[in-house]
Amino acid sequence: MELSVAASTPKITRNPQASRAKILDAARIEFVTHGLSGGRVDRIAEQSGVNKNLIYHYFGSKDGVYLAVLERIYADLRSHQQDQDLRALPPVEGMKRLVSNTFDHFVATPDLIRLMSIENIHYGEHLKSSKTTKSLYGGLLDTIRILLKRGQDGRVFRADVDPVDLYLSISGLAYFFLSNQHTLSWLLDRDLAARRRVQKRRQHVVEMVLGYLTHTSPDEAESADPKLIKPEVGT
Amino acid sequence: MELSVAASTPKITRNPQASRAKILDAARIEFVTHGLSGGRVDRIAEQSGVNKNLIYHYFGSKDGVYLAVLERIYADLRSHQQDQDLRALPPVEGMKRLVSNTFDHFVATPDLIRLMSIENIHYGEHLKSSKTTKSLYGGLLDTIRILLKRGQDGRVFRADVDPVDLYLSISGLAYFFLSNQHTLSWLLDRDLAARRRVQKRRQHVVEMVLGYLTHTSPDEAESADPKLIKPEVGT
Amino acid sequence: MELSVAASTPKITRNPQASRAKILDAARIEFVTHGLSGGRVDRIAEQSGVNKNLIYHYFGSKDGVYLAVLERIYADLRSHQQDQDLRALPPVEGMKRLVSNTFDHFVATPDLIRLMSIENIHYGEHLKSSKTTKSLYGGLLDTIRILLKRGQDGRVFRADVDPVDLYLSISGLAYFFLSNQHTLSWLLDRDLAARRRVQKRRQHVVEMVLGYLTHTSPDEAESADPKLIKPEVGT
Amino acid sequence: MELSVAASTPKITRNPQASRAKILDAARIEFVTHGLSGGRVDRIAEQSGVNKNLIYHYFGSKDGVYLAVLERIYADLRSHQQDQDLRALPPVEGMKRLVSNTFDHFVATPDLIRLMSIENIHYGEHLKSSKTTKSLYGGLLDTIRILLKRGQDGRVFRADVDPVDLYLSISGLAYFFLSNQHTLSWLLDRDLAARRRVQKRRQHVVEMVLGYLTHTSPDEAESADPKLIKPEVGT
DNA sequence: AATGAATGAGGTTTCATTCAT
DNA sequence: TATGAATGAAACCTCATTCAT
Repeated sequence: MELSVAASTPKITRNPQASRAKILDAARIEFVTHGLSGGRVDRIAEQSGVNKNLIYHYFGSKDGVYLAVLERIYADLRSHQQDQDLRALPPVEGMKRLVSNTFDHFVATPDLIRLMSIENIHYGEHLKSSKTTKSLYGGLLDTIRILLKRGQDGRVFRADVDPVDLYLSISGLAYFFLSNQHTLSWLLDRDLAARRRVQKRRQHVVEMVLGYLTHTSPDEAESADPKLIKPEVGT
Repeated sequence: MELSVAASTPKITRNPQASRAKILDAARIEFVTHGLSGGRVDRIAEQSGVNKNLIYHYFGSKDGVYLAVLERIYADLRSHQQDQDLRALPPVEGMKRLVSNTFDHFVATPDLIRLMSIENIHYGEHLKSSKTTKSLYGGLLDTIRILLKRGQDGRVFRADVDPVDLYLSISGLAYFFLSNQHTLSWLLDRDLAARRRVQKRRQHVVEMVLGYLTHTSPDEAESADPKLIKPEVGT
Repeated sequence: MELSVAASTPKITRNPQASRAKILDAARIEFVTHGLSGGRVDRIAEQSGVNKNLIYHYFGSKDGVYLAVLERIYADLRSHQQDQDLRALPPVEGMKRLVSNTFDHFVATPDLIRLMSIENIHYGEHLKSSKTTKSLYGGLLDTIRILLKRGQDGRVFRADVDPVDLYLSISGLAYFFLSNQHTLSWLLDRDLAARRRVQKRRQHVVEMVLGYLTHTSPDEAESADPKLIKPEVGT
Repeated sequence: MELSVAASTPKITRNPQASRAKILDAARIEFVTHGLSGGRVDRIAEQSGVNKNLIYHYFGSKDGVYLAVLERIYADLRSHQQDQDLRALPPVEGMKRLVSNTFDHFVATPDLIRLMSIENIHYGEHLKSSKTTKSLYGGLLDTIRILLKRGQDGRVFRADVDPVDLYLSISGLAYFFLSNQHTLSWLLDRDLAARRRVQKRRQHVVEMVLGYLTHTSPDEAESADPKLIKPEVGT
């Protein structure tokens, strides 16, 4: 049938762009599901419907495919944090948005969480060889610094905030309960993936970060014992 | 030590306890370094100096060795959290200790962080098959609840704290910067493993958690917009 | 044939049909010689000249290869029994042919005997999982029934013959001295494989089966003691 | 408990005879169930409850245990055939008994059938190395010859009967449907192990053998067509 | 007589990758 | 660009056997 033109090459897509995309989609699922060491080139070929050799043609090696998957998911993350847009917002609002965006993107993209974990299991060595990813993070700390500065100038944020620590906390509060949900759900006897619990946690995280930022820092306060964090409230 | 006379045959131990231990030590290093899928039984045999078959004799399978490693590291974690001892402390002090202990144990035991990540990459399915681990977590939330209650009764802790969320935050704040240090160090251009930074982060985490706990909750405060966490500062 | 120009690389076939066939041929020899448990995939690979992995590629597992071998040898057996063609013959002639064909095929195909034994040592579980073999036996009992009926109608065959028992006897008489020839030759001090003896046995088997069929059954005869089978014929 | 005398050697049988017997019993089950190649020394040790090393102490090797099992089952067979006792019986009665005894012993001892098959799969090479078994078969053919002779002298048995062929037929008719019952039951859609069917087959086998023996041989009869075996008896 | 600990060779199977077209 | 066939190295695991007591 349908062989009028050329019967030579049957059922071939002949669309390099599409083939690449199909490979990447299948590879993402594969690596996300099984990890890097556990991921199988055979399954990627089977699931993507392309010939196994094409994978090598386009990506050179299993690690090559993995890196391509990794680069794409990091690019997606950064594009969703949209931190450039936040710089102009009122500092509290901007910071809230940064926290929520990060949290929401983590929740919406379980693949990202898993790939980040997987990459760190492998000491981040693939990411370090990426030529595209690092630059994506250039502006992030700047955004945080700008928001912090404006909030501190307006006396709504405490003074002694380290932007790196702040970012690690924003991410960590959202990351951990997702990355480790399988062990934690079992050990704590809670379904951490339940929608209601996720919503509650979202609020908790925002409160914690914003609470921290808007809290008088212990150093500023006239606390006798700087190690004892006292409730300054309601005074 | 006890080799004074003749160190003739150093190979065969003929001591099952010692052999098991050597296997477990080597296995821990192997799985921590390479993950579960990437870990090699051959290397465990080689590194532990025992015959490969002995590994199967004692642990049945690669997964069996892995589970044994996992169970031990979780047991160590719980024993270091010593949460039973904390229940009697003044609530702020007890909570501080819980945070520090968790943080310090994470920092001191990089293997734990990695094994937790690895196990979650595998959907926690090995841990779920463990007969010993879950019970270890029995008292943890109770300890948190007890400390919280006493702190709330004494009006030093805010009212609306969910113990699960609190535990997730305590752990997440310490976990993420360690578990993802390889990618983060590179992306943020900071050596997150540097001793000084770790010390700073320790303080940051304690502040954040205690600050949250001792902060007036937005519900209690007469905030007009409960979603907007306002600066109580400067009063 | 097509090697006129250059027989440069004789190793790689790049012909799946041929590779499969080479594997099956080697596997048949291997399993026939060593049994299923004793058969070695390594030897099959070596003898067939293909890469070991190709065996798994085509047949999935050692058991898979074994089943393929088994299915083929059963198909050959049935095709040689040609029982459909026998239905039209005069009943005595047809039955004689069925016996001889079975006997001759057993003698000509020692592999068949051994594989049947091997499969029964394994409780026939592989054959039961075959989707192709059972149907082959559909018509066999019918052929026997048809020949029996016509012989009985023509009063040349006795009346009370069970077709299953008849088939078991036809096969058993030919099977046992072949399947157990090694122990029997030694215990009885006879070379059961000797050509002359096989010819004699062939005649014996035909005589026994046809004698049984053409004999007046004890029930029909007015034997005083039905347990004592006497030649009461000719009355 | 019970340690008054010597607490040194716990739960040891200290009964070589009993240990040997336990090993042999377990080994018989093991080899019968899994074949020789499929049989596992570990399982024999486990099932017999003796230390694995004792097996090697008593029998030297896996093959050694197997041979011991084989020798015993052959000895049992010969003792049940009791052919010495049959020589004095009336020839028809004696022959009938030989057939029935053989059939009944095969039916009652499935292990025997399986071990015979297994040994032949291995070309009977273990049996050939047995120093005890061959002599057991010394008298068997003699018994058959004696009965035959007396039957022929009394004109109740046909003249041209080969004792070896007769024995092969007696055994083969009983052996095949048992040895191959798993494949045959499935292929023929009959439960060959059903009690009723076995009883029917017993009668069939006796009839077939005795019918053959008491039948006028084709050579003796003045049959027009020597190929057509007709009941010309009683003339 | 009997044991528990340990071994080495080899078994089946897997997997990333390359060849030839 | 794309393919089906084929490979070699190494993975996990098994098993008969021996060591030291």
